[in-house]
Amino acid sequence: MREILLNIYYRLDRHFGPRGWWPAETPFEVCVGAILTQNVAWSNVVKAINGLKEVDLLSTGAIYRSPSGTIAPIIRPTRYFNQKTLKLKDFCSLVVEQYNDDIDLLLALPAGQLRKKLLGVRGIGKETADSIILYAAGQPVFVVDSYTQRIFSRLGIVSPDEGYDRLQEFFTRYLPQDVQLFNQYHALIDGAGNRYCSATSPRCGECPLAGLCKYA
DNA sequence: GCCCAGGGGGCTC
DNA sequence: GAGCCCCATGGG
Repeated sequence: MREILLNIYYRLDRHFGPRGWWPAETPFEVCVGAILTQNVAWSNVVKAINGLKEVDLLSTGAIYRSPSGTIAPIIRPTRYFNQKTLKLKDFCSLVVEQYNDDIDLLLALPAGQLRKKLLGVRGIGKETADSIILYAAGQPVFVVDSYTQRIFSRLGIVSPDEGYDRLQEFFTRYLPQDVQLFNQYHALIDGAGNRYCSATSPRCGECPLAGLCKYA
């Protein structure tokens, strides 16, 4: 199975090249992006993050102190902006109140402890927590998303109704625990999911995995 | 005008 | 623990 998963990785890697994830200037910006990208296209997140930068609100302290009425209009392009405003403020509260406003202290926790802390924040679920651990903290956890589920079930490798935890265990069991590998693999899955393996109108003819895929 | 995109929480049973 | 609703913009 390890060879199969690495074969898929190499096919995608040759096709897409280095994806350079996560596109962010700081670990905190990764965290903000991970929350704002929930159920929305990344292009909308860019607008919101740029908007926060323009008014100098892209910091834990600033978001912590700013009223929701200031934040919400700026992140409006990311949809669910009222809920996401609360999510950002709750995350920043954790950093400010429990880690002396030093996000590096939080991100330095061992992955298991960090995950529990993050999952305790309203609005941070498994995928968002694992994205933060991998892309902001630089610790090797495999990030699962809906594309992972769709692509690998269409490949016939996992069951279509496999849950998050079981999918994560699967990749963790068979792949080397390597931050760079996990980083690029998730980014490649996203690329394939976005461009070729959509739910409603897949473009299997152009997909680099078509030769391996029962669905194609 | 219609469809849907890198989720998560809360509720019900 | 599965199923369902809520949230509520922008681009194709």
